Amino acid sequence: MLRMSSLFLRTLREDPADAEVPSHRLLVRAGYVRRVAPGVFSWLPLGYIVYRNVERIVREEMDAAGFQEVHFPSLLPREPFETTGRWTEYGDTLFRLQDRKENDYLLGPTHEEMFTLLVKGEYSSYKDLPLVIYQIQTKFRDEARPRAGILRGREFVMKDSYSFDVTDEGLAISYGRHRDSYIKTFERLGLEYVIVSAMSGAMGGSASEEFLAPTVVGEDSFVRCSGCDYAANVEAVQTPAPGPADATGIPAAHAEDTPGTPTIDSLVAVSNERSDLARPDRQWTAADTLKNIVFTVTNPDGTSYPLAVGLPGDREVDLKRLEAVLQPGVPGPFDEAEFARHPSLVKGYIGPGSLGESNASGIRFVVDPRVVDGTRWITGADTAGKHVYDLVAGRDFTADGILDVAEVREGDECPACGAALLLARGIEIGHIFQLGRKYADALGLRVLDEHGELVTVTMGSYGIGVSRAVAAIAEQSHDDKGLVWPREVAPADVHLIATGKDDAVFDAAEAIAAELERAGVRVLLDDRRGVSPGVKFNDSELIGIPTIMVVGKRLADGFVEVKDRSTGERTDLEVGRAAAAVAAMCGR
RNA sequence: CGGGGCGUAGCGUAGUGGCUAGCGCGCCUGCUUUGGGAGCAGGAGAUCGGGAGUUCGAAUCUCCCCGCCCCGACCA
Repeated sequence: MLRMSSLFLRTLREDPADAEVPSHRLLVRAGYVRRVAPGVFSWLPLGYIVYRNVERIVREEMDAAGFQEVHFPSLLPREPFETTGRWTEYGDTLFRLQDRKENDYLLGPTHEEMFTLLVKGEYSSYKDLPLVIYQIQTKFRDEARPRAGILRGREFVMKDSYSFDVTDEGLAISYGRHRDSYIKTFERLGLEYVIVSAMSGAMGGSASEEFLAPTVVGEDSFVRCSGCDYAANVEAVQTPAPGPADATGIPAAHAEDTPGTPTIDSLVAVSNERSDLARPDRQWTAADTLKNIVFTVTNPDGTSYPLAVGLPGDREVDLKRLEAVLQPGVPGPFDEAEFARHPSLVKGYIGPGSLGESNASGIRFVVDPRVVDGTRWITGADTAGKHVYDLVAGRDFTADGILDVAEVREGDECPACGAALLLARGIEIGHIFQLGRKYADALGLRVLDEHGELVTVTMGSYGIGVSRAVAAIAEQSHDDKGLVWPREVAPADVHLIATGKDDAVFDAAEAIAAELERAGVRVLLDDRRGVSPGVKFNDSELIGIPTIMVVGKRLADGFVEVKDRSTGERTDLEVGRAAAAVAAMCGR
């Protein structure tokens, strides 16, 4: 039994100044966590109980699926990460350190290498597979900008599991088992979630889905189809390419003087104002222009290369989408020095005439999927103050490839059914993906198959953010008074308050608490003497235990009150029957 | 990485060159109070984020660093 009189807890009457998002604000105010460094938090007793409940549920569901728990160190040697290239690829995000002999170590950001090597050391036959092992472990990532309390920390706890199979079919089965297990886990955690298609990012590999908890403070944007069950992270949305357009009758491309039109808006305005440029049938729009943006992509090893992206002028490049496809390269601006190095590029008037591996600049030129053969564009003429009209894709220029990195908008076409897409934000609480053979190849994880041939094992990698899930639940489950925990993760089932100054209420509360405990109900008893009722009521609402009982004023009439934290519904129960009734309410 | 804002006791804050750094919450002692963050009285608690400088004098001005929050990252 937890007692408020001795619990290591201090609730705050006011919001901490540095906390913006509700989960951060409330977890600090209610005394669940305290910050110790940027993106690094301590768990206080109530918070640690919630954290362990979440961890327990995750573990129980893993075990129920037949997966086996192992435990790796956080302190890892450099070598395996060197072998897979991630010592470099991870860049500044990796926490690096040296021992007294100046050997390089790192604090594990994730453990693919370690799992792969462990299995390699033990197993060498197809008969040993399939295998799924997992751990619940503290991870370290030196994020550029930790934010939102424990939602994005630099030290956090993750459940990561890995499957090992001989065949692609086996991998698909292991993947499916994880998917099912995750669904059960998140249901038990009381989290609302959406499963979306995702990019595999820095991990490499193919099929990948994310479990996102929808909330406005989420860092991931995703789309959901209004017509079918398609859902995808915006990074993974595939823009449907229209069929080839008929370019018959479009006049030959012609360059026009368009002084003072360095922006799309000014170009469209001038094109519509001037009779020699105007379209007879309708006004020009930004979507008729082909905007060409040049980036400098920097590799982890410090080398860099230019990349030009052409897309309809009414769209922006979504930097996150671009980053996702260029990984591990990082796109940055094409600065003045770069322009100086490529004299064929005229700032503000860059066009397909200079872009492309076979043209003057030699810069790789990729276009949006909407730029299909036969489409007609206004675009830069590679001369200051000039644009080209009636430039037809496929007829007048050919790009080096397709790159789907334009911003995704609400209302865009669903790639699965064509209906309008809805845009929302969410917190990534789980990620499952079919890694394939990248790590097994790099680290030489091979087994003998039934024909005695050495084959490379195929892997899956699956993660749940355990500490993040605590914040995600808080984010989804609170009101203006405080937290509202789902019962299974709550620090207790019942918050039992004794109010008044008579010994009678405290004695009665003690008796009820004892009876509840005997029935297996977890109790937080507010047995503080001399603390006014308002303080106790407010604390109980802030702390967010699902059932609140009050032994006070009405005890004289033989009643205690029960309040449901989430609905606010109150009922009076006879003292003698209260404990049994509440135990039933708590499912005991 | 860039821009802006901010950093004063455990928490929230006032204090724009002047003498003992103020207030509220919280904490301690005493008395009163007990159904929605009680009252009175007394008290403890701050190297004013850190460092360097300007000045007779710095929380206050300057520079550097650290940290926090927000916005942005290319518009061709």
